[in-house]
Amino acid sequence: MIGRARLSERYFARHANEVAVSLIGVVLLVNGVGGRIVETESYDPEDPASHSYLYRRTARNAVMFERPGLAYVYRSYGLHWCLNFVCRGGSAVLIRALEPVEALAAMQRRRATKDLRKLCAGPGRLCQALAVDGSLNGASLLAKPFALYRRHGDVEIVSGPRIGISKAREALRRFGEKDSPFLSRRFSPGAQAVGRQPLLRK
DNA sequence: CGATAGATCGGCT
DNA sequence: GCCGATCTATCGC
Repeated sequence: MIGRARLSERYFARHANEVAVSLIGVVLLVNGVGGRIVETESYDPEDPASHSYLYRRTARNAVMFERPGLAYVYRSYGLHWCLNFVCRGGSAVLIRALEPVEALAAMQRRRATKDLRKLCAGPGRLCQALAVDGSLNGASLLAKPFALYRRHGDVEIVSGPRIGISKAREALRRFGEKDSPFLSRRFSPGAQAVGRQPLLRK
């Protein structure tokens, strides 16, 4: 089925910008259900769009300041759940879309659609498909019910502005697999190839 | 304490 | 394109 090499604790002990890029192509499973990560976004304490902006701690974001390798799950717009991977120094990666790979039937049932393109295309949708909710907030990504497998093979990665935010719109901190049909939204035709420019744009 | 905005989504116009 | 669902944090009175 899938490449067997698991991610290590050290993997997450880097800044979210770096982790967000390297996660593209990684397989994420929750209780054996999931697929390849094709879209991510990065956030950190110096970023006005981040829940951890200025290191301000609340009941909701406390997990962001605990340690790398934890799941930060929060409720969005009162209805949907969003899954983040906590990285170094209060930074985190929002998991925005998966290419469905494992246990398709379970995801189709939970999402009430058979359309593979709509199963995990968006942070709220993928949480519904993988049954991620607030009970997993603070859980380790290196233990059950999570499983993360390194990517195998090449992936062409592009970057662009993040989706659905009003602050720091110009930062190119959304990353994805170029032309994947499983993205929450396509990248613009001229999207910047990752690796040809500095990642950090404040 | 009330109002409002927000890392969203699905249904409708 | 707009709207409503309705949780969390913040800001204003």
